[in-house]
Amino acid sequence: MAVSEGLAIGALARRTGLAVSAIRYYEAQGLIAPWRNAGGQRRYQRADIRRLSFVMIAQQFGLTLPEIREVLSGLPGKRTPTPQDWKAISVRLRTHLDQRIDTLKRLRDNLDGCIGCGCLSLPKCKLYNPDDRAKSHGSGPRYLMGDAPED
Amino acid sequence: MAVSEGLAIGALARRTGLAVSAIRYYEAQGLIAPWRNAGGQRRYQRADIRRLSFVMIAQQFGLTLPEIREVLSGLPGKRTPTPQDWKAISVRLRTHLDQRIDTLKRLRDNLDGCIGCGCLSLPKCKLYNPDDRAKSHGSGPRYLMGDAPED
DNA sequence: CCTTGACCTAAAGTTAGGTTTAGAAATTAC
DNA sequence: GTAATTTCTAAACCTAACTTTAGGTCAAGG
Repeated sequence: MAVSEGLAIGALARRTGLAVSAIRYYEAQGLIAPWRNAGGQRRYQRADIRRLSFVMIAQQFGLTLPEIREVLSGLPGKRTPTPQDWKAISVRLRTHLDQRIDTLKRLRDNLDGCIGCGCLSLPKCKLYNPDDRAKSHGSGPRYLMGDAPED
Repeated sequence: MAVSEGLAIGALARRTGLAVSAIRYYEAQGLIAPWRNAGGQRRYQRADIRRLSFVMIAQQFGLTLPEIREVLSGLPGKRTPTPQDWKAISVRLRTHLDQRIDTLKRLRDNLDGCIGCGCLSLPKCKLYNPDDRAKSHGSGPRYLMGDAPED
């Protein structure tokens, strides 16, 4: 097997620790774009190991796959990404992470404020601030606190 | 309508901002336990407004429903929870939150270390530490980094 | 009394992020 | 040259956290 033929999906899976099915799924989500060999099988560049590694790291940071795709769009399309390229998107990732940490800290501060006041069900409690409501995990609409009457 | 008859599910929904279907779902998950009136309809205590509010707040903090049920088990079963009771479980919630913040901070530090070194795909990179891999959102096994060869 | 709105249950649908399965074709190993 | 691996596609299945739907019952107002 010649060096320049690229990696088969199984090899990429072994190199990244991902399941083969996950790699195919990521392709369907637009996170990675292999080419096909004569027999129709997927072939990957060595740089794709790094790419998928980045995906895994970004997931730990809580980014969704669409968000990761967005961040990855900062990479050069044609040429193999350089360390500089990776550094640039790592910085973008750090921005996401910083925001997440700030949000959680703000929630913590609000909680601290509420521990003493026992206002848990009052609309005025900062914990009900819709801005803080993470459109977190799970689907479907999450209803926000309406204008509840007294109590 | 007499004061002591309790709240109907629609009233509770309006007071909390939750959907009626969500409240029923929480009951199925053991997060709240209404009684039934003569006609078989659910009736809630006023303290349940606070209880559901707590559920919503805990969700913002990233707790799963089973985790929230666990935290809520710290509340007295029979008597109406006092501000002290709420304070106690708020402290438990804060512990969860602190852990999450610490984990994210640790990830951020690792990222900072990696931005410079460009090691993104190296097994030695701290970002691959399995301990840091949040068993995050989404189901099914997440394969961890195996012992990948060089590169 | 009767209509309208709120409520009931059970089951199916939804989204994210994948995995599993089934049957067929390509590769690799011997 | 054949057997054993891999890979292929498409579709179904999985979990969490809900919503929607369907068909029927309860409660409140006039």
